[in-house]
Amino acid sequence: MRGENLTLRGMRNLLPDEKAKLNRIESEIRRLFKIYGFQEVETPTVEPLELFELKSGEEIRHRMYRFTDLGGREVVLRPEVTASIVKLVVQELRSAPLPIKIGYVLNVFRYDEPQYGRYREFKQGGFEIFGTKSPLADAEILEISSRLMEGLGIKNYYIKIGHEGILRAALTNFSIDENVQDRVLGLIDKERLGEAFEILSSFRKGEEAISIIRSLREIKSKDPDEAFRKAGGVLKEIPEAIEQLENLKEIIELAKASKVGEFLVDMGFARGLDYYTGMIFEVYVENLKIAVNGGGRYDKLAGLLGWDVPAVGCAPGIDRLSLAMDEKTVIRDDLVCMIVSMVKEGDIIAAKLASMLRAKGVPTFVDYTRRDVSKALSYASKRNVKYVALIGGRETEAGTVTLKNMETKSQEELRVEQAVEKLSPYSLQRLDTHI
RNA sequence: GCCGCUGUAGCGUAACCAGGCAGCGCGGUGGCCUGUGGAGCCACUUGUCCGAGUUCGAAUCUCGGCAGCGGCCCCA
Repeated sequence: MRGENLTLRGMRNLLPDEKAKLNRIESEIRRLFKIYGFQEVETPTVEPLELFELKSGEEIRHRMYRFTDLGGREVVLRPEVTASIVKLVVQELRSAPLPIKIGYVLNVFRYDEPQYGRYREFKQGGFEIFGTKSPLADAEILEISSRLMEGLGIKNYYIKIGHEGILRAALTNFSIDENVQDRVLGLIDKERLGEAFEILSSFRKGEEAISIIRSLREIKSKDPDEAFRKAGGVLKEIPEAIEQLENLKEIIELAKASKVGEFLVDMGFARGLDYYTGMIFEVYVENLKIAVNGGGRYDKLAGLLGWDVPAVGCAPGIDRLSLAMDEKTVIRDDLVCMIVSMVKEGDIIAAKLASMLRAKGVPTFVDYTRRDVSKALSYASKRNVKYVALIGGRETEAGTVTLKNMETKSQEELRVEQAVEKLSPYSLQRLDTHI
């Protein structure tokens, strides 16, 4: 048994540099939880199969990690988090004051073929707002998505936005029921228009529906006003669809007022999850062909689980944001001080100094090896240590330490208390107050 | 699920096309050099992804598997 096949396909070991970057993204998401009033929760990794059979969509359903547990239950590793969050809200938060704002940062599992930016286990953040149909909530989700990109230093992003309510209202107008809508919208999402239209054409008013869908699909614009003008023309005979169109227009106006970044309005846009009922969006970065964040409004999902409460939310992909992010924006958590005791008698001073520095919150590392000074310095250099405290025979007698600045290569002999004083500005607590 | 490219020490690579002793760099460990040579020197460390085939002989050619990367589909 050697190491080679012990990591499963699509799974990853996250090494220190990559993990630091992911942590940076997670803290940005958690910062937004606080700023926007979301409360973070955690749901089970393993869930009953039924939970995702409800409305997750065919695509996700057959890519689930699914098995029978020892108790004979059909279970899955969660392929997405929204259904679990809805279950949590419905089961546990019925008496909470509305709106309920819930956040999470959790791993999910999908048995896809691994490729660029796609793994079988990955991590999503999430923002979900329950209990309001107000377009202000939709706009807030877009605003958060925008602030997240900016907070991570990602500049060239745009938000592809559409509205399942418009498409559904149009289909409903031609007497096409909801199950068929799910299938047709799923096919449209996959660009399998032939199959979608074939299904529609078996309905009495199918040809009219196809013609409307065709026209809507052609409306794609970075100028929202233009998109609305065209869509208004296409849908003028269908008041219910116009109503949905107005909703999207209002959301975008509110989002613009909150300085949300560039939009690409796409009237034919549909998403693979069946539960969306209104505004839907995905966030893209120039030069990166995959979505880094996606979400939308799902007003009927909670109802299926027993509490009819509207909702809107989004799920940024932590790993994909990492791909879009500049390495330089990550602050490496380097060691501040390495203590090298060169003689046994120095160990007492080393232990004392280490303890005092750590009590101040200064990241400190004691070299246990009693190796050559030059080897110790070499190690310190590779670990990006800022200061090395050397304690040899001289220092032990004088009760001092030699503190060497690794960047400037200068050094000075200080009493232990002075050394602690000098390094205390590097305290982690202090750094936190600056962030 | 389908398609393409790739697989040589812990990592990065050479030799592969045109079959003939697997080499180099980095790292790691130990040692030497009187406490700062963040170095150097010496030694050690470790490999042709797995399996079959062709051949006197395979890292090299063929087939299959697995894996990595990427593409389709879909998404985060």
